[in-house]
Amino acid sequence: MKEVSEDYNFEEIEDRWRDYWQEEGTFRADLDDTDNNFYYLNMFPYPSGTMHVGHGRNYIIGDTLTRFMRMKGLNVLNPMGFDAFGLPAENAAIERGIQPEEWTRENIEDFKEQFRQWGIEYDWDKEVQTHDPGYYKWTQWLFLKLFEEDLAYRDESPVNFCPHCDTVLANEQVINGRCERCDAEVEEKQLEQWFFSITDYAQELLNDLDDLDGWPDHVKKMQRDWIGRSEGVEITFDLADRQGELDVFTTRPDTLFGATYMALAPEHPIVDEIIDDVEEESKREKLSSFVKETKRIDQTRRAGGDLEKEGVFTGEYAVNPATGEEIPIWIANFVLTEYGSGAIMSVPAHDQRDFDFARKYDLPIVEVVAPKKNEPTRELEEAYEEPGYLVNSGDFNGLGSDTAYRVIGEWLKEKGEGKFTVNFKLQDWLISRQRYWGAPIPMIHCPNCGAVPVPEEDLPVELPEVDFIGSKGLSAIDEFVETTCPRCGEEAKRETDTMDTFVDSSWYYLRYISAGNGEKIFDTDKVNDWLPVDQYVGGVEHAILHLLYSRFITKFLKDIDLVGFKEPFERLFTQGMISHRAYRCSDHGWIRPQNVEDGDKCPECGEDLRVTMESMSKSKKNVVSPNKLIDEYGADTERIYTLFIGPPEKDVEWSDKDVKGSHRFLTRVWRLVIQHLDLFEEDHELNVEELDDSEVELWRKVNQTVKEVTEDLENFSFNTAVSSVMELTNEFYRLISDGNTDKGLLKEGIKRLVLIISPFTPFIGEELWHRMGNDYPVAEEEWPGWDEEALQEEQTELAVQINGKVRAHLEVPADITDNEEELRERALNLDRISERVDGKEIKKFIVVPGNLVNIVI
RNA sequence: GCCGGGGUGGCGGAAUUGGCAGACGCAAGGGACUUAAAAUCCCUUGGGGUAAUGUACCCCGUGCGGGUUCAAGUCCCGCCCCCGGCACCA
Repeated sequence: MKEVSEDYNFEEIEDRWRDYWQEEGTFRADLDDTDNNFYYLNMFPYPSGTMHVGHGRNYIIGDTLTRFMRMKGLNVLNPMGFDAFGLPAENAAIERGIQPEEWTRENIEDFKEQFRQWGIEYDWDKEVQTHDPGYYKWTQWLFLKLFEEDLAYRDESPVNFCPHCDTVLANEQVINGRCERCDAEVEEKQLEQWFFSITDYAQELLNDLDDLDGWPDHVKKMQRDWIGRSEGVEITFDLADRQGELDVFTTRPDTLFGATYMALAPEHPIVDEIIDDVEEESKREKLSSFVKETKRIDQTRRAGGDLEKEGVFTGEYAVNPATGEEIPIWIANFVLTEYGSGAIMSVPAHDQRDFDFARKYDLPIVEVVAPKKNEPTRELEEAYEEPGYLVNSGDFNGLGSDTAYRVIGEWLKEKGEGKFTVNFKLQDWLISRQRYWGAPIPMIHCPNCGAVPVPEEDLPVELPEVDFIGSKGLSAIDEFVETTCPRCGEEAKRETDTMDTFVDSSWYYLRYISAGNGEKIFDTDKVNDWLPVDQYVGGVEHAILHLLYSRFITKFLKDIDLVGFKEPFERLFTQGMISHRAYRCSDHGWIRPQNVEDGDKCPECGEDLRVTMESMSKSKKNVVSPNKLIDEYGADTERIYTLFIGPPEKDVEWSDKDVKGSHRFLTRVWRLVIQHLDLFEEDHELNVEELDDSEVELWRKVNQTVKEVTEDLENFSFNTAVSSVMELTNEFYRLISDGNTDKGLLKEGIKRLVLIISPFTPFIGEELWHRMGNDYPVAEEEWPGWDEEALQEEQTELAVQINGKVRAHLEVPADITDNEEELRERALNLDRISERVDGKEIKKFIVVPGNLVNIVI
């Protein structure tokens, strides 16, 4: 052992290797080599501001795993890019009078530098940036393909409009119904906007979830709920006093005889007609003001919380097709326009909402489903929503509600007044944004030809450079708007909406395979070689939209034969967020944790602070900066602490104190290896036969640790993997303190320790690996295996229980741990056991091999 | 309200398929080294008790109350609390 010990100078070490891997090309994937290929993908970031340690989790996980997989011999593709379009860039540009492109470029540089600091290595040859014209050209091309297949269409839809700023607002710019910037009340405006028909794929998107075995159940569940399929019957109600009819969707056709009124959403098309026909002015006034008021509230309902059910009677009646009775038509604030037909039949006896409404406005409640056969309830105190038996339903009385569902459905179908149908909660995807910083929708509006697609050869429709970014997006830029129709050559106007950034990110994983290709969106053969993505990792906040849109686009591409698979992501892992202590003073707002003295008092006023765990964010002033941490402890410490902090799928709390422990551990590893470097200058063979007991023990621990770390990495159990390596390190120290340890064992053991720690802490791994005399990257070394034989123990300690309680321990040779007779004799021979058994009858003797025996008396 | 996930020492968290609860780390206390501090190393640390100054033993203990089992943090039934998603979807 060398007596001289060199300190763990992480700063110098990390600097030495920062560029090494890129220069060596260690993490570049050869796309033509399809043997053993593995596509690992982290969700790409939106490059805004600076990253904090919470952001690091996703990338540290990815870097650790891909370094491990590479050592396991896989040909790993691990690319990175930037989801670079979006509102924050535009806001920053407006504030500072610069181009969004400039702000974005700077942020991307910062992000890349941060990755470098962390030691996170990507194959930058395959980088994509969604705001690059070479990328959004193909986003636009994708739009044209969808348009060709009738999956992109234009329709009217409401937007948030601020009359003061004269501009359209995104949902997140509306705070409590007011404009985020000027505080003016936001209005609803109807605008022609573009949609993708994702609902055409609703059933497929739902069905194929069943095959995604590598996805977490809760994500699949969230997607199922979001798609929200429900089966039912569409029933036609004739209007009593005017032409026309009303269609409603119901999942309970069995309750049709109990439909005592109808309710319309304020947006239902017939509502305006009815109001126009009302002769009495005060009545007309009352109706239209209710409609107007409700529409306004609807927009801000989220903020307002629960809404009291309200409605007005229109004066019109419809005919219940089952009973022939005329039932009143109401307009009600709880009927949704976007679901079903925007009109419902109300069955107050069997739907709590309808019941509440009927009580409030004194509408009739007729029970048609009773819990027991032929036994109507005396008086309903609340809606009975369970199945039961029909009453008050003419010929159908006595049927069970499930049977009645079918029978009444068929009956309506024969009469031509209904049909079985399926409804989805999922809505078509509104992709129009009235913004500058996004991919322009490649359409031209011609007075003669209507909406005409931009010819493919004219793509990309580039964003015009402008000196000042107006708040109205592209529509204010005349040079952009004015064009000619590609079909008839007449003067025409360009579409000025840009695409939702979810469109950009719905296909980027395909583009990595053909980044920079100017001829094609991607090379289909290569994409089919590498995709579906083998492992996708990202935040659970994208569990619904991003993943659903990506699945939709993949299915579309499959249908037009551009890809050969119908799901983009084979396996998915969603990591939890990192939260941190946040302090809040009732007078002075959020306080930086660094400024809080002991006792949790406000540094300004001395009042008690409220302490909570919050996800890291600038506004809460609780972010932990990676750079400060790297200065103080090094990137390896941050990496291993991030992995050690807790199970990666769960939210965890960052603790500055605990970071020290991880750093202490790395120092111990450093010292252990440095002190034994001379072993690597000499020949030492490991000869297991020559080891003494405690050395055999250590050799077993080495093998056990390699096994555990390997298995833990395969299962995303980074926290337990790190603790195994810590245990092994402790074990080394324990043994060498006794001195004179077998040199072959130490050399081999330390080598394996360095290898298995290198994916977690690549800098220290690389440094030690080179100091051990190697001149190629540690990532190119093979991941060590383990020797099953070395794992076997000769002696095992068993617990001896009496009636389930541990009363003694027994040391036995490993080969008799399933020999009941032998174990019984030895166990009963123990003083502590024989005292207790003491002649009592042994009712049972249970052996759990290698673990314990249980004597039941 | 509905649907997920969770509740384990002072703290973060371990615990194959039901098989010795508390691995690993932090914090705390004690000791060694040092002129001193830092760093490092060693020991103790779920609660309570009996016995003791030596290594022992007993009882209780994984949110609460029941149950199944030789054996329950793990399975079943009924509650309570926390976190996340959806939120009038007819």
